[in-house]
Amino acid sequence: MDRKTGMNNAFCKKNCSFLFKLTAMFSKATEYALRATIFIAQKSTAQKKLGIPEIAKAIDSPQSFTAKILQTLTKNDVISAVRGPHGGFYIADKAKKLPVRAVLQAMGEDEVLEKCVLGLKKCSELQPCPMHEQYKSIKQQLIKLFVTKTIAQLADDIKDGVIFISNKKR
Amino acid sequence: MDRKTGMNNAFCKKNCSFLFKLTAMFSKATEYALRATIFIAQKSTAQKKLGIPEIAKAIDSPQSFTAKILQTLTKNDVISAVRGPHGGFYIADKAKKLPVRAVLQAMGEDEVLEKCVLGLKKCSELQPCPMHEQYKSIKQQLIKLFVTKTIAQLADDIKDGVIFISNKKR
DNA sequence: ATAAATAAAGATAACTTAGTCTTTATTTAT
DNA sequence: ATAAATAAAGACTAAGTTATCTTTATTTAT
Repeated sequence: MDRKTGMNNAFCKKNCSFLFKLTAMFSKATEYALRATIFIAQKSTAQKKLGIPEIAKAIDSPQSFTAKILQTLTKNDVISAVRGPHGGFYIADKAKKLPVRAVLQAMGEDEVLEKCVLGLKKCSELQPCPMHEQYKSIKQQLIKLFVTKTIAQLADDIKDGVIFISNKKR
Repeated sequence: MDRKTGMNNAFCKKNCSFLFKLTAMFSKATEYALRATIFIAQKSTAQKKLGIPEIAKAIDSPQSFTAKILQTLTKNDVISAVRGPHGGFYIADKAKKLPVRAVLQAMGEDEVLEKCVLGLKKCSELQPCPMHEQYKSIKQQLIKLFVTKTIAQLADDIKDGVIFISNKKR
C-alpha cells in the first residue's frame, strides 16, 4: 500500500482489470534482442558459433520467437549467421564495437529514448510539455548510456563474474 | 541514416515489418491519463466541472477511450466525477497535491520506473544485469521526478504560458 | 414526477505484439 | 551427389492493447 496515495496494485488489478499491465521500457522482442546479442558477444567467435536452442535457453526466451529476432539482428548486421552443419550465430569483432543503441535501432525501437513522456508528438524546446524541462536531463543521460556503452563492454562485464543475464535461478 | 551503424528506420521498416513499432515510455492509456489529469487540474474546480468531450478534445485523445481512462482515475481517487446535468470531472485540492506517480499507479503502470532495462525479473544489486550499474542512477532520477513533482505543479506550469499539452497545432 | 444530461458499465471490434509451427533454402561433411 | 544440420521465410495462432458503441444508473432542473 502506498503511503501517499493509499493505492496498491492489488486494488487496481481488481478494479481496473480491463487495462492492467506492467510494461517495461522496451518490447519483449527488444529485451530478447539485447540479451541475445550480449550472450552471443560473450560466448561466440567466428569459429565457435551458437545455435538457436542454445541461445534461447541461455537467455530464457521462447525459441521460435528468438529465431525471428535473431533473423532481424542478422539482417541489420548486428550479428552474423551461417546456415548448415556447424552453422549458427556469432558476432564479428567490428560489430562488437557497436553501441548498444545499434540493437535498439535494428529492432526499430530506438526512438523510445527520445520520446516525450506524455506522448506529445510536437513536444520540444520551443513547445515543451509540462514534464519536458525536468525530464530533459534524464533523457540525455539515457541516450548517452546507450550510445557510449558498446556491446563488447556489456559482454565483458559478464565475463568478470557477478553480472548475469538470465531469468533462471543459479 | 545513422553514422555509426549505417542503419535507418526506413531500412528497418522495409525489412522487419513484422515487428516494427515505436513504443514510448508508457502505454497510450497512461499517456492520456497523465494529460487528462493535468488538464483537469488546470481548468476545473468543484464548481466548474469538465465533460468528456471537452477533455478529449483538449488533450487530443479518442473520446470513448478517454471515458474509460477517466473512470479508472476516478475509481482510484485521482480525479472526481459527478453524474447528471452540470456534472463532469474535477480534481479536489487534496488530489492536486498528489505526486504525478499517483497517476501511474492508478493506471497500474508505475512499476515501469523500477524495471530492469533488459527485462530480467531478478535483476538487483545482488544479481545485476550488465546495464544495471549505469542505469541505476538514471532510474533513481526518474523515480524522484515522478514522486516529487505534483499534479498541481504541472498544471501551474501550463498556466504560466509557454508549456502546452495537446498534439494540435496552435 | 418527468425529461434531459451526464458518467458508469459492459460487450465487442480492430489492431498490435508475442509466440508457434511448417516449409524452404543453404551449407557442410561424407 | 547425397544426407544431415542448420538458419530463413512464411503462414498461422494467441494474447494484449486500443478503441468504439450501446445500455444503464445517477443527478439536476423543471
